[in-house]
Amino acid sequence: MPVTENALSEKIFKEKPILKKSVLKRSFYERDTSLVAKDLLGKILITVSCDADIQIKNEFCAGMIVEDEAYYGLNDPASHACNGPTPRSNIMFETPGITYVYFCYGNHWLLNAVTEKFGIPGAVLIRAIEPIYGTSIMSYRRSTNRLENLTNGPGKLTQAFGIKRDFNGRDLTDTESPVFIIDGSGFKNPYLQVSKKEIVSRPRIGIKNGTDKLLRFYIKDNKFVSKK
DNA sequence: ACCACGATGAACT
DNA sequence: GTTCATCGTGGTC
Repeated sequence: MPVTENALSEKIFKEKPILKKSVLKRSFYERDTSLVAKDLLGKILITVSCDADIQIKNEFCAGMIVEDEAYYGLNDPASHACNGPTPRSNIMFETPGITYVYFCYGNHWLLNAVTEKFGIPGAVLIRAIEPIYGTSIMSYRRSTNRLENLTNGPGKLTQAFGIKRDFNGRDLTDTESPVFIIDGSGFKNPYLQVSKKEIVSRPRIGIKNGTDKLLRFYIKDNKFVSKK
């Protein structure tokens, strides 16, 4: 199934009222982190580039979230908040619905959505996305034309979507934000309707501790999931 | 001040 | 399957 750079895309960018109606509200994020993680599958992430360089200013990228992981606080040994707040993990205790973007392995920026009530740490790591719009920009940023290789990993998708340090602490519930998430159902995109999301739950990956619980979620059989 | 390591990805064999 | 580049963070001294 080819990517749908189609009428949906035009609506996303030109019909601001629809955008504002479709954007996920703060109450969506102010819940148990695993519930938020499961409900984020099938939702649409949108970024607006603010790259200082080159010709990709004010360009949109959009894609469907197909894989993510839940991270909690004190009782979660894999969480950055497991020892309480630090300069880095402070933001996990903050207002739900904002981003937590951090630098990993010396190369990569990873995108999280902050969850739970203010003061309770929690975040959902966005691990994989299925591109919907902006693939030429994604290809440019990723230095590859292979569609399946653009956004099938947490570090890959941030590179493709232009998410870096300055995307930390941004409001995902604001359509004027450089990054926000909408419920795509309002766009009546047949392609998205086809993906009746069957959610698979597995242990989180890439961590040593905290693999006992099933906190990784992905859409069954979606080819953009980072690893089966 | 020091240092081990990581919510990864790419390039290998 | 393997190795390794890369550097911010946080724990320890």
